[in-house]
Amino acid sequence: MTIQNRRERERAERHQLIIDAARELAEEEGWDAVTTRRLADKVEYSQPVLYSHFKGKDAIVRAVAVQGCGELARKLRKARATQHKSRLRTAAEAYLEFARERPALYDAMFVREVDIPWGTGEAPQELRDAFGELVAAVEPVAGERDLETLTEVFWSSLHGIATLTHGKRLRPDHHEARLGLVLGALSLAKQEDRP
Amino acid sequence: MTIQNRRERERAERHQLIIDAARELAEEEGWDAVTTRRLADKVEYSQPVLYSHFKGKDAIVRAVAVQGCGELARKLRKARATQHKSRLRTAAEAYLEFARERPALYDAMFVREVDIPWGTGEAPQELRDAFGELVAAVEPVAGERDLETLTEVFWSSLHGIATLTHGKRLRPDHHEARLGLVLGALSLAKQEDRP
DNA sequence: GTAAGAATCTAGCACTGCTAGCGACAGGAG
DNA sequence: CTCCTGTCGCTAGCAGTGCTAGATTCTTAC
Repeated sequence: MTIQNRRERERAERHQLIIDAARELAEEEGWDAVTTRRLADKVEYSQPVLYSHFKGKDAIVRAVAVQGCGELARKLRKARATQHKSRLRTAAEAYLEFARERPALYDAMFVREVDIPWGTGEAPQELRDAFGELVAAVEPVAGERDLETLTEVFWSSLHGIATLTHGKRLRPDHHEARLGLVLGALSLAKQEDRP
Repeated sequence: MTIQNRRERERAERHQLIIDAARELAEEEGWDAVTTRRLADKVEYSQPVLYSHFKGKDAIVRAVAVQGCGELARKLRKARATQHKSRLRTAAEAYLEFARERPALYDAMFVREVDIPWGTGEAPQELRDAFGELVAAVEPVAGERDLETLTEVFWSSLHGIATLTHGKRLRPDHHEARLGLVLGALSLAKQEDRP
């Protein structure tokens, strides 16, 4: 009983160890550097051990992505708690900061093909939490527009800015100007009308 | 002289043949299926021939991406010529249709890391053309907002919608509703105020 | 016809994700 | 304490990747 418990606990710890190692490696050198061999090296086990925890490399990336969603949700919640500006701006800045500071994590979550059941399905709780935070940010400006749809639009705009910026496809300055235009447009021109 | 010309012409044809083959392979089976061996097979040459035309696989993808930009620019220009609705909506629908119908091409252009000098530098003409078409679409609704920055915001929104939709991260229906919200928001609420 | 040169291919390297099958070790039974 | 048994992790290997050195074939010019 106890001995069985200890084993399961150790297994769970190693499971998390693998996820953390994959994430660190990705953040330090990009996902291309995350090979099963290097990952096995980092956790000081042989490659087959990885496959006793995850079905394949994709599953490891998926686990990293899900945990990343949880982290994003926490960051957005914290930002909302200590907000100074409008809810919408607070969330937008926190979201974009997350994407800028953790590009590899963001990549796994929202760019790479990681067949997580997002829309229906159901999506993992971490993702629902993150989306819920965005909904809360959009709610004050929604007016009579559909809240969930407007949140998807808000999210899409942020995602577009985040990925195009990261790919160096937008002018590096003008970041603040773009953000201002997005917020102004989505706010029904009620706020941010003039600088 | 003539014989030299013939050789150069044949070389150029083969150059284009490789690009077309890569693009076809990608559109049929995704970029993962585009390996140097399969590509060489498809053009009926051996792998080293590829490397006599391109520095590496990345350069081939880059070439496909640049030509894709030209195609997008043409599609947007044609849409503008035969427009029925507002310029903004016309361009948005054409852009999103392009992304939906040619996902692999879109991927190479705007998602994959393909160090093309986008912002400064200068970017290839095809890309400038495409961006120019977006500018033309945004111009009627810009008002006193900075045209280029607003176009970047417009592009980001479309790009966000395109990629999140393709990754199945948005609700499959509601597409039209999202588009309406984006256009309404960017149009300063002058148009599309009410359905 | 033959030599010079360019164009192309064969074969191989170091790497990838993944797995079959062996060996060592731990736990329980006598 | 010894032996058996089953789990666990490892070594070694497969088929595939991008890329390239060197041999080979083919074309051209004399």
